[in-house]
Amino acid sequence: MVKASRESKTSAAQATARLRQAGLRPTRQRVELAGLLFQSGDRHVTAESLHDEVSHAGVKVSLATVYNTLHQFTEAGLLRQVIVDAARSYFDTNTGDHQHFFLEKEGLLIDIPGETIAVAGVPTPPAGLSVDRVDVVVRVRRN
Amino acid sequence: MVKASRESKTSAAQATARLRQAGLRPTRQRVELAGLLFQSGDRHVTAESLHDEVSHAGVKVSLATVYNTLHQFTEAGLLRQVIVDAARSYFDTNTGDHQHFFLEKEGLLIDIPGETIAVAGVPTPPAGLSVDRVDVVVRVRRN
DNA sequence: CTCACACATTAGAATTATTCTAATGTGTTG
DNA sequence: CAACACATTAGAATAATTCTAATGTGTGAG
Ligand SMILES: [Mn+2]
Ligand SMILES: [Mn+2]
Ligand SMILES: [Zn+2]
Ligand SMILES: [Zn+2]
Repeated sequence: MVKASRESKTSAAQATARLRQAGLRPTRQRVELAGLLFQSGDRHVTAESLHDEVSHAGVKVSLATVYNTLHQFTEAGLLRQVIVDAARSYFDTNTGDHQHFFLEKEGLLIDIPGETIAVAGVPTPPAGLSVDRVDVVVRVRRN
Repeated sequence: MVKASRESKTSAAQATARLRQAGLRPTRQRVELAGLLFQSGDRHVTAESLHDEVSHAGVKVSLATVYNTLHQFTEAGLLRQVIVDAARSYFDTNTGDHQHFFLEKEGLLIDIPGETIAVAGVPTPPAGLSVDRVDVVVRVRRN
């Protein structure tokens, strides 16, 4: 009891601190979403999956707010957007340098740690352009 | 005159041959679209850009047919879909192994030949999965 | 060469993810 | 405890894409 309550206080407190550091007001909705996103390890969510999750947890947050929040968190550097599917946008709690396996059929993203894959030979971009990032997506399928 | 007419005959004939080989009926619309797509070198198009192009060339093809055709060509292995933008699907006439620069702001894709970039250290996928392809996108921006 | 018919095209409606609008609510600061 | 800037929300709007169901056409059999 003591431990559980200390843990959930810590989670909300951590979320609140993280939001303040990012210059975002710790509203009920943002604290709830940040709690779900950053409590456990690295996660990959879509707006809908996160909305379902927060709803099933009994918390009332509109889908518009989930979209707003995901984009605000992304701008604040707390999340990163991953583009692997033409139909859905994924958001990743792991903002560090890393790559992904993507299982298209099931919409599943799996992290590949940043040091694992080496990309050599990236050419100098055409004049006037500079490299922003290099994304590697390993598309996989069930055997 | 002779040369021009021979060239355009050749282009239509080539398109027709290519379509037959792929098991697709060479309809007026498919021949026109194949002509635009495969006549010149490697190209990256969206459904809308191709529809605009074919329309401005004075040919009447519906947007639905452009979508149908792009997907049929892709299934037939004449095109390959490139996923780099959450908002639009790109189709690539270069179906060989190669990678891309992507200029998000302008929706511009630039080929990087297949031998240029080396990706090392791709881990074995989780059990039950096998690698379908490895995509590298070099996201660039204007200086 | 013609006809039948499987296949293709099309307009417009439908779908789906996402964004916008504009009204209402709330965290923060003094 | 205001005041107000910022946030949330329902529902409408948007935009890419797909679907529907009616019409057109390429082609192989005869
Ligand atoms: Mn998005
Ligand atoms: Mn869409
Ligand atoms: Zn990740
Ligand atoms: Zn290409």
